[in-house]
Amino acid sequence: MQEERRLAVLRAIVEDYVATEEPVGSKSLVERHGLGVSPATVRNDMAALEDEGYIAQPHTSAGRVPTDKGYRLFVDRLTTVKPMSAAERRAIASLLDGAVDLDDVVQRSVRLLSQLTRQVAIVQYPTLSRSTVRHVELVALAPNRLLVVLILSTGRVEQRIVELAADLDDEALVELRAVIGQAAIGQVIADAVTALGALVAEEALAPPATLAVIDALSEAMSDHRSDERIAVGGAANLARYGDSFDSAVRPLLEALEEHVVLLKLLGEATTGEPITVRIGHEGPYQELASTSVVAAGYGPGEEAFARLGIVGPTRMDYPGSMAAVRAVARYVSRILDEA
Amino acid sequence: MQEERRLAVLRAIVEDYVATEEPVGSKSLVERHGLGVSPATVRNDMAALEDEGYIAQPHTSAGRVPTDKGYRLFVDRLTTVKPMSAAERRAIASLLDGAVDLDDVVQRSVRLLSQLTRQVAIVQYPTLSRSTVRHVELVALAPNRLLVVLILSTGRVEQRIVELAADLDDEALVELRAVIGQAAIGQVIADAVTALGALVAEEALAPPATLAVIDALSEAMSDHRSDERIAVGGAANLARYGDSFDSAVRPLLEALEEHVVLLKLLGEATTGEPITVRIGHEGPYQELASTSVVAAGYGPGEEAFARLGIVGPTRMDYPGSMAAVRAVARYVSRILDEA
DNA sequence: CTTGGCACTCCGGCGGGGTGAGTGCCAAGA
DNA sequence: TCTTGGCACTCACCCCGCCGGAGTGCCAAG
Repeated sequence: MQEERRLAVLRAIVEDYVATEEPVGSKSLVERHGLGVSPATVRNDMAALEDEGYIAQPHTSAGRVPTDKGYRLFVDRLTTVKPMSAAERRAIASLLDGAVDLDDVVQRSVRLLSQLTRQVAIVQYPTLSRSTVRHVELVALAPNRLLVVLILSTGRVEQRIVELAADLDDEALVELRAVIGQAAIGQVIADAVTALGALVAEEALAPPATLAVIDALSEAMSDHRSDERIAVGGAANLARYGDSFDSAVRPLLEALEEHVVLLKLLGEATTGEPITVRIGHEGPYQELASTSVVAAGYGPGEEAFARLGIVGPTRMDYPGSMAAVRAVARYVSRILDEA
Repeated sequence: MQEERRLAVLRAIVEDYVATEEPVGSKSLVERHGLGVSPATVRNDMAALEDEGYIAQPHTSAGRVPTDKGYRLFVDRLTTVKPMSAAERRAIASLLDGAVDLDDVVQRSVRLLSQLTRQVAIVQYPTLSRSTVRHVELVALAPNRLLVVLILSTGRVEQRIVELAADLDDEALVELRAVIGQAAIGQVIADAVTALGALVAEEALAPPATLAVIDALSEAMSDHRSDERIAVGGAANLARYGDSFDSAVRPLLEALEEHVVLLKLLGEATTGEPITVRIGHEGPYQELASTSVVAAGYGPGEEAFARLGIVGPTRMDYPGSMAAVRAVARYVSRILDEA
């Protein structure tokens, strides 16, 4: 009974604080939200909530502000992720459907996410490791120079230029292409790498020229850079923070350059929880203690190949952000399904 | 005589202001720089400089600050772009030499530039329009599905997936590849597009399946998105601005999202001036009136295919920035030459 | 043309009183 | 036992006036 009202008070505090960015007091609370009790009652509840650590006051005789623990309770128990409106879904669909290739999908997703949430958006490129080799193309740029193009099931294309020790004639090129294709196409990345390695071991290939090609391919496949590729957008939204420049904007700006940090923030791709929220100090970086992350995995089928999400101040619109992240993750997954 | 000293005073003011970020007064000027005259003399010079519009005071009884016009004079007549130190050049060379492909070159250049200048760096991807077609590859993903890969002389690779109305057998595919290659390879983009158009007109190709392929190729070649691709880095340096958040950081953050704006800031690629400096209001956007741009063209050979540069507050280290921009532009050009 | 002297201006920091939002506590009412 | 109105209290914040200091412009002398 009282317990229930207390939660209502917490919710009201969170909502008001997010909206106004100012500590919220008992009086304005009862005015704004139609809780049918007096300020004094609310004050008692607030004292209790403060004892339990859900809210805090910046200084005596100021209103209350949610703590990280308070936000946590809010998202865990007081939030229902409301579905996007039909109009919003149409907008998402139409924007993403226009994409021409994987790069474009990722770019558009970032823009979309940052616009929907008015926060900084992060989208990880689909991970290489689980995708399969769709095609390998060898193009002779010169007799001793080869362009190696690797096409993956996710639509990603990697290319490398290889300098050969000796010239390679057309015939040899055709054969090389066939042998490599035989070994790699259709395989999961990891298997393809071992299969190519085996080719070299068997000496099924004429060594001098081809070793370099296999090397380049293997390197392209296991290139860690690819796993770590990330698109970031909406940094302009940082300008809206206004206050809390030092506590939030500065460290976040620095983090945005460090893609490794961003990847860690997004967390690991799991099929479990559909959506992850990390609030303030819960994250691994204490410089980012006043920011939160809302992220979700995406990928074709049921698997989560990669992650996307947003970063913002702990004082953010969690229900809205969660809805947006979930919606975009779903649509991107669908598009990857079709491709 | 006096004229000379006045310029020395202006230079000193610019240097001090850039270093301290504070209006500079006559006394501290003579202390810091060894001009052999008294503060009073300097004051007279400053009054003259102010009359001519090179410096201004934020309010009475404050020190002087350079105006845009003052900075302009400074870079035009008082600056010699000092060459980078040998160590710096080695660092640049070693960082850029490790690049594996065009994308990587651009990414590394951005990071390098932002680190060298501690400003926001911008690198435009080499423009499509002047490059030539090196190779066209058609890959059958399914009987009615084709992956079209376009490889350009700059090392850029564009790919499109094409859905065909009718199935295409291997033989037809080989022929199609040959015909297209014949028409396009070695041509400048623009010529290739018209040549492909001619193919369609001549009906030299079996229509139904192949029209879509030609379309996709033409589209990929004239894709404006490619011309507008840009890499941005060093946004974290914005955090150092500290003051002047509203006047400089906010609009710049917003501009960073608008790649079209950034392109316009970089200016057009010309072979003339090796390096361009645009100071404050000289630029096309009045929101960016308190920022300056230092840019240069780069590209293989003598031609400037694209541009790169940095954006920062008008109060920036112009000689240093110009040196860094010039050095990076040169090294990138050299690398593109080799590729 | 340069220089020292001098009066003037005005930003910025400091201290003090008033205001108001908000609180905690208490005693009375449901 | 919970709710409610009343009441005294506490600070953050704002406004104001006061100063010190840096910097200036002007002038007369060298």
